[in-house]
Amino acid sequence: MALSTQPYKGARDFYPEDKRLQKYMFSKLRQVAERFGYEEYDAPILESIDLYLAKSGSEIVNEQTYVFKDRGDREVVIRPEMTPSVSRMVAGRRQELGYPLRWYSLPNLWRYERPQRGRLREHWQLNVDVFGLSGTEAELELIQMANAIYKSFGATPAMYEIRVNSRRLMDFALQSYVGLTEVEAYSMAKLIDRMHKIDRTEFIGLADAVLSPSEREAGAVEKLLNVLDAKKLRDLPSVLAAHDSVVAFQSLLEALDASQISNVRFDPTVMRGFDYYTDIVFEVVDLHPDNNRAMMGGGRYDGLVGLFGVDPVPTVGFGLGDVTLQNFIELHDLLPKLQSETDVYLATIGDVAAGAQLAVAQLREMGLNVAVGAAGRKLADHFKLAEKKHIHYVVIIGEQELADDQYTLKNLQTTESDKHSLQRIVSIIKDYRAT
RNA sequence: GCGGGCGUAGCUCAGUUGGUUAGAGCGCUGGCUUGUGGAGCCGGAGGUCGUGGGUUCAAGACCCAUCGCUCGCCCCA
Repeated sequence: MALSTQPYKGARDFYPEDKRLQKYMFSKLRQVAERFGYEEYDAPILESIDLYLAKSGSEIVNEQTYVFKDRGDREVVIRPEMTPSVSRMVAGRRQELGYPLRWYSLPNLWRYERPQRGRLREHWQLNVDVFGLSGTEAELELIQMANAIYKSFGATPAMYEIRVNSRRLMDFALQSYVGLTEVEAYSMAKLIDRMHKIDRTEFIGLADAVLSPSEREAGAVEKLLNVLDAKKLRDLPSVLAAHDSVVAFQSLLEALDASQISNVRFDPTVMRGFDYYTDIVFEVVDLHPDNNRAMMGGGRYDGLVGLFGVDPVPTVGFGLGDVTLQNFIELHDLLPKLQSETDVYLATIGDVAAGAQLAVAQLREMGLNVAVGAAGRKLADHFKLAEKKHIHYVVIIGEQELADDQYTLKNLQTTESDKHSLQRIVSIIKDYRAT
């Protein structure tokens, strides 16, 4: 049996054309994050298992993470998310970092589960956090950034929607208004999280099953639906509308509106899976019918840094995965033609290898990326190969060029070719690069 | 972990109620064409039909198992 050429299940090989797309996406993500004043950091891909056990219950560690023992018998996890690592880093220098702290990272993450559309075992994620801001200016900034990211890929507001909710408001709604116990509220939150996947009668049946008989009699289901059907904060029952979380929430929505972000809305069914969120949560949903899903999500988690035994730091963060982003870009036809990193493909004619060396070296010294074609090929073959590699220009060097010190530059797209000095060639190509 | 769908050339796929030596398009490659390609024409390479077993005179096709891919469920980072 021959060795398999397939990559490990749920992981991807990045052939140059794939890597080019990834580099394109990552450079946009970095560009936007840095435009908002965020600094890039990184952390190891391996972490001690304790980091995850402390945070969010053991289920995630046991079932959906890569866990193994190292040679020193330590239990090690391949990071399934970045939030615990960045919280650890911030806690480690709690005193000396200047707040607000604006950090981003592009970690690769692993989860052990069956791959499916939009969810692989290895993926990359833009992870953005702002530490040290307790007001909603933090949420505002991150939602603005998320919006700027999709815009930077050429998306229009009709292609996606930003949905915002408050965990704190929902906890109050479920416990004080609907009348659930804390345990019931937890189950109900999980149920609400998958509400859009099931139909309404099924949801009502499942919701009903969470309730005790007395709660049922007290009309808990109707109250629940009153909350979940609200399209605006002011649609909420008046007891809830008066809750103190609503004031800040309302001002956040108004600020977003003032930022000309039109496709944002309050959605009481947005819960997010993680337990560590403490107030505002948000996600960006792809509105394309073939990919109707959350593409990124985040929210406020004020309690995590404090788990490391230092004073807590209020934090808002989000994660944006590369797989769903790529689906989004492709599905909405936002993918640009990506050129090679190589500026020039060099074609030699005749036995000029020795003489061409100097010219190539000069082109490189002047800043061009030059790939040298194999000697002895026909020009036509050089052209085809360069085009296949998405290289825009071919420089031809033969006896004539060397004699005149004027070199033929061919633009593969326009098919034009002319003779120029090396300096001129460099400036033409640099102009092209800049476009 | 659970369920559905699909595995035939590098890719996309065809292959009749089971019947001789398994096909097409694209791609790759050689030539027409040794200083300007993309078209056209003529050639060529490339397949243990995912793997193993079974039924049959005969299996790419039918049955079982297994592996892989994929879509969904669970879970959601």
